Amino acid sequence: MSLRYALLALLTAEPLTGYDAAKRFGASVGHVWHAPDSQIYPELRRMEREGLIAGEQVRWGPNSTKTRYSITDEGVRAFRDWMATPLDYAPVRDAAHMRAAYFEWTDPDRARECLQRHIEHYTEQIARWRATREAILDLTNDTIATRMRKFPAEDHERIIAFKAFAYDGLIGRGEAEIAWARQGLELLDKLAPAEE
Amino acid sequence: MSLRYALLALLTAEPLTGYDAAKRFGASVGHVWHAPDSQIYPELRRMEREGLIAGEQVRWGPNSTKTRYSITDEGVRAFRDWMATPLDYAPVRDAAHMRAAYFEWTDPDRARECLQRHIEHYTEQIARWRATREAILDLTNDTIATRMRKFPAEDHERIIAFKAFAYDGLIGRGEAEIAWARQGLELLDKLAPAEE
DNA sequence: ATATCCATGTAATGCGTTACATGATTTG
DNA sequence: CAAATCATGTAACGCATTACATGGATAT
Repeated sequence: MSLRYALLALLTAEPLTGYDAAKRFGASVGHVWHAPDSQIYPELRRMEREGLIAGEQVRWGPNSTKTRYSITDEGVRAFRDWMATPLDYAPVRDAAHMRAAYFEWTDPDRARECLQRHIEHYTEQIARWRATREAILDLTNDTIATRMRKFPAEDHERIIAFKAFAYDGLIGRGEAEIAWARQGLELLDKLAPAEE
Repeated sequence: MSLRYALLALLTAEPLTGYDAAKRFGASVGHVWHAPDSQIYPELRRMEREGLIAGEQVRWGPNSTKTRYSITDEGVRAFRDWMATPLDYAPVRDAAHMRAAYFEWTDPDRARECLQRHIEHYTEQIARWRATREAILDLTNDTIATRMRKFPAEDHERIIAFKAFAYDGLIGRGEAEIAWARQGLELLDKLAPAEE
């Protein structure tokens, strides 16, 4: 259900075609709510059917058109309603921690490898999150730049601060994951010192 | 697919009926990989069909039986194989951070409430994780106590250390979430000081 | 002209959630 | 004997993943 609200969030900045939405997604709200293109197109059509967004055909080349979706008043209302509704938390499903709990079932080197990959994974993610965070703060991110044009100057600070805050959370969590994995590497060294 | 390995992990400690597995689940591996009972029963049957576990009928009361599942050698092999396979990381899907990124679409009090609930949620989770962690360390947790009986004494330290380590990760992450939410509350105060 | 975007999907499958459903056994 | 627990599900639905599929437009 959240994909829908992620798309509404995106469309509060500007009207987009399915293709643009799918592309923008990856560089903005997709960082917190991933979805593949093949999920985005049908969801947009469903949202149109339900009146949350309106599609209009716009020319694309000489013989073709594409559909541009704009959020409707009803869509804005739905989005605000969702924003005001308490979240329910998805139950934990975390393969990395599950595996760590059973490291006795593999050899220490595999366990180390697993933790090293964990560190790499989050290091990469953090780099991406930091880059996006910076692009938001200096307005080189397209989505946020367009959004700013639509909202009065006195709102800009808050809008940007909230986006940066969200990325701070992702980064902080990523750092916690890395710290944990390092602790795990130490534990493995303590339990079975690397042989030479 | 991980539910399967979560169940195998559980059954490496001892044979269990579906009912017991479902109950044990919540107090152990379910902390890292949640699943409702209605998913566990059919998965156990599938795993039996595929030879990873073996079900035997055991008497239950005068007129009835129940099925007790034990892990097979093939099941142990499958579990070890999984343990040695690199994980792939599930894409982020995080409604709380998504919402925080769009706090300008609700009023500050709703935003505060959202963050406060975030703090409460993780505070509760952390309490649960800490309690389980303690129960593992002092062997009052049933699953771990039984597991210990099955493994030689020299393995006990590692086995327990890995379980505690996994919970440390959950706790650390939870603490990061709480720290983030507190930062958010401060941000909201800074942007729109509480009126009196 | 050819490669690369841009545009838009479908189909199959699997995983997960929710709600419902039932009966036997043990415990107090 | 009533309540709680043990035991085992089914059915419907929706969300997500993966792979496949196609054709027009634009840039070099």
